[in-house]
Amino acid sequence: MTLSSVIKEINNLLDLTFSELQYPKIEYEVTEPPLKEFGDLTTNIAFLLAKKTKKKPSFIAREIVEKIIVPRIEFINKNDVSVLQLAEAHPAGHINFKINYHIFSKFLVKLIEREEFGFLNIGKGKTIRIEHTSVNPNKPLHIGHLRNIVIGDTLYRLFKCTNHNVHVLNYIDDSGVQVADIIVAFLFKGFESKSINKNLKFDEYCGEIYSKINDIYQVETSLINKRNFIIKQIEEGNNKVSEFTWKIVKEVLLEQLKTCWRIKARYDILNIESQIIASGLWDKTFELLKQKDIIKYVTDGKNKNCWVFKPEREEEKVLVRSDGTATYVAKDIPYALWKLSIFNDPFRYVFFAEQWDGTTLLKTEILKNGSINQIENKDKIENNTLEEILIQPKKKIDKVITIIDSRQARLQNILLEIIKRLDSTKQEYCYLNYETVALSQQTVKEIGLGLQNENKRVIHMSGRKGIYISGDYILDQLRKKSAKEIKSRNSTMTEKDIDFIAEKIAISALRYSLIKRDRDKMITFDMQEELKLDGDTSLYLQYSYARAIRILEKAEHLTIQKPVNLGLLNKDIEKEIIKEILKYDIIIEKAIETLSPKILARYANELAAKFNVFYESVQVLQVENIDLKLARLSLVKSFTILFRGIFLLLGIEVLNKL
RNA sequence: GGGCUCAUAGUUCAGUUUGGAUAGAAUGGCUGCCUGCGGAGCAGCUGGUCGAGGGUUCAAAUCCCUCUGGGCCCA
Repeated sequence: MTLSSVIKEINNLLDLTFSELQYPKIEYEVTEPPLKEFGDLTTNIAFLLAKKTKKKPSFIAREIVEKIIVPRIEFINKNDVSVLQLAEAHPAGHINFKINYHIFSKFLVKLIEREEFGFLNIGKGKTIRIEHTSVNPNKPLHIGHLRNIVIGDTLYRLFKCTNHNVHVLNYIDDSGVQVADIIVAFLFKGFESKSINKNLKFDEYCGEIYSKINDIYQVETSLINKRNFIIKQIEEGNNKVSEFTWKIVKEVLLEQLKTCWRIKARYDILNIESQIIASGLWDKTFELLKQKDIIKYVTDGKNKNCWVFKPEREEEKVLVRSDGTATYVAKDIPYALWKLSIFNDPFRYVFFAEQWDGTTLLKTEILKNGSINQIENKDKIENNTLEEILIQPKKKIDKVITIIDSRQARLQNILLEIIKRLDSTKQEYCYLNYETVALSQQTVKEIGLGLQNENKRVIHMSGRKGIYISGDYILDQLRKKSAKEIKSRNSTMTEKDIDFIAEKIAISALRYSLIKRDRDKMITFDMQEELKLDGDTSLYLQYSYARAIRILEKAEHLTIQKPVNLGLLNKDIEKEIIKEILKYDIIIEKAIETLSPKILARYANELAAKFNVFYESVQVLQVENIDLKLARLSLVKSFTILFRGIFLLLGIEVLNKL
């Protein structure tokens, strides 16, 4: 029982309006009013009916309150007690409700008894595939990549906790231009294929080479031919170049994954591009596209001898060039169809790495003739959530979400059109765009990324030009800053403890800062701003939590048992917290429905702010009345229980002390 | 030239999907509050013609149109 059940109760009452007062049936809302003076909940039903019937909203509101709601509440109160205490028609036309907190607060008891916040069965076991990260394995992850990861991983967590079966995918483009670039550098320009500087991670080292080789291309244009040769070798496979490339890719990938794991992201499957190419999925896809008449062969004009697709609102797009090679857009189609599980699965899944949470990361490998789809090295694989899907290759996938930055929105829409025409089932395939992360002029100067155009306020990152700020660098800076602060506050804490806590603060701060913003808005990353750990940050949440935990610790001798009289919590701020806590299911539902994890971050901040008001203005441990003390302790406890759940969803680390 | 997207307080942003009551935070500036449950906090003041103009509506930051200015994609 939560706030949503109260809303349902109001809905039941209001629905009587249509039958008893002869109004047309409409969709209305029951929400929280903008100001607390207006009560706990409000509805817009009178406005909407006014529009239909040309009566005044105030008249309808009064009518509904007097004829429908008040008699019912009074009736219920005669026999039992209603969770609704009062309904009022505001002259403007709003109908406002007041909750009976004596009843409502009892809902908290369940939260406390369970010791964890409720498992919401929104997904009902539906299977969802989320692809995120998908960074070219030739450079370190920068802050823009981390935005992608944090959005994807938080969504994963949201789906996971609401009874969805989730597969997290990471697409590894091991046969594209970017990887080929560094292979050219190793094979033809004499760069060492390992980092000489021990402090330089291999992905960072490759990032430097990637930028250098791109400078070399400018003066040595013949190198482009060598790159094309490399790409061809990788696509063909089973040769020295492809073997060498995989060795490099694997090493870079493992370093990149260390950064992902550092911020507590996890994956289920690595989808390797060269294997998708070799799997023959493209040929099948090509046939299907021809068969369903989705693509057309052009016999004259500028696209002569090409296979093209005509999007609804755009010029036709080449999918297969006149030389028979597939374009970038075309290459993505077989992968999309694999995600939807349209074809028989051509892969088996082999162990790639063990992850921080004890789960196994698998990678695709092509099935050899006659072998069946299976997981290799099963004994190594613990906690595997994928087994079921892998031995049932045609299992239905209900939803596929790809997290991708908005520069690719155009291509995505073309792909989406193609997929919609290919797949007639009701599966959902969607792209989730987010705006890029750019660097502030100030930060570019500080990091010493070279002289930039002074007129530009923001500078876009570019791996090719060597202009980026790595995720690890930011985390390290955050950790240093936090460690310093902790030290100044705790003279007795050991270096080891300080470092442990500082790392957790750093991870949480970065995740929160990336997730709380709207996906549609570009982030101008500024290092100095990022290092500020006051105000609307994860630390504020962690700090509030630590305060609550301290209270509970000091009251440990008092076990919260038996019937606690939560009705004693009658201060305004106490009621507000109860309502805020019991709203959590509405928030999670909305976050999932709109694929907006930021809603959760905003909620957490709101709740923490309320707790801090409570903390400053209401005594808990000093209270003489034992019943009141227990009631308040219960409130504090339910706050901590809910917050642990929210922390888990947001990937914020739980710290009892900081 | 075509398309997508953003514009709200000095600054960074919520609120726009689904129109509703006095447009909210944070930060900055100014001012209070620690022998009390952790001051990385709390309270107060300051600060906004919601980019501009028009339209729809009883009601527009929110919906529609035009324009301006940033960012991106394509040509």
